Amino acid sequence: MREFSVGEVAKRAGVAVSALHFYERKGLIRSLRTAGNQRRYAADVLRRIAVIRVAQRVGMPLESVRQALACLPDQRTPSVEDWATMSAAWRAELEDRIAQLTELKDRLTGCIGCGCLSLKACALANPEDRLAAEGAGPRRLAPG
Amino acid sequence: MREFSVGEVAKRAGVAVSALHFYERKGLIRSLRTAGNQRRYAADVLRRIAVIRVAQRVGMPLESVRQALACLPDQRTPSVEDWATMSAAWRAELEDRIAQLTELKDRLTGCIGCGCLSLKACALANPEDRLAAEGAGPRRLAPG
DNA sequence: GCTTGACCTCAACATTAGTTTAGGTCGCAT
DNA sequence: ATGCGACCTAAACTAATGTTGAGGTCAAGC
Repeated sequence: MREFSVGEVAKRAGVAVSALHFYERKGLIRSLRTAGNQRRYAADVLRRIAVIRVAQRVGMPLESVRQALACLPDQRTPSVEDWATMSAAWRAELEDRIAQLTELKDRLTGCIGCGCLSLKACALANPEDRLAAEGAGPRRLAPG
Repeated sequence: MREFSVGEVAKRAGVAVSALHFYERKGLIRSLRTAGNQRRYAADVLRRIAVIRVAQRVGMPLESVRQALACLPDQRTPSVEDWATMSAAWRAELEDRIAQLTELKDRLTGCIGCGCLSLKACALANPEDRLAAEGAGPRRLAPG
């Protein structure tokens, strides 16, 4: 089974070399080193990066991805079942996110009808749901 | 019609005073000043903030929100129709975003079936859609 | 065996979305 | 009129997600 250099992985996965370095620093991917200290990746790194990219599109923070990927076997190359398990979890996450957005849309549609967006009456502005108590720091699309 | 102080607005809208200062610096909201240089807000600021909060939940960057809000009348308090127009635009944005996520989920579900996530075959890893060419910088849930 | 492109590390910078802190002012109630 | 909480500005800090640059090494082709 071949090993890939950073450049090859970057090209195949469509990410910058600097991003690969970054992911490695953050513990999302691993590499072996040649005698000359250059990175060599096993083939499974491509799948890991695919997962990372999907997660990004869904708005998940890298730390969550790291934790998810940490569940995959570290020594042996992950099997089809390993990936399927992870994928199922992602699908659940996606469905949850879609449900949230849909609810939001429905509320907004209702608001158009009533012409509100008033803080007192409008459910949109006062969502009693899980998002009410977000932590400090930059608020991005909430992780779960 | 009453005017509100920062503290009042912060409390009613559920955001920090520092966030109001920040939004003002970024041109998302405006304020008048008292003789003693303290901020006073018209009632419509609450709606503007509601819009901002909705946008955040949808993962839109503040700059987009600023542009959207810039379309609202600056002098007169926005009418019901003004808000309705904006709301309709947001709903479209939401629907678009939901469609993207749904497509993603469907692809992922397909991937579970085939056990792939392979870079060559899997549509998930090689989305030929608009998201392919994202700019540099931190990649969050893409703004449209 | 030398040159050139790919690679290495470490540090600094960029961007978004704010919060925190420092040092000072306003205004309301007593 | 004084004291305390709410307010002001400006600048620095945080956090996530990388990119860019400097200064130096590796390896492969000519």
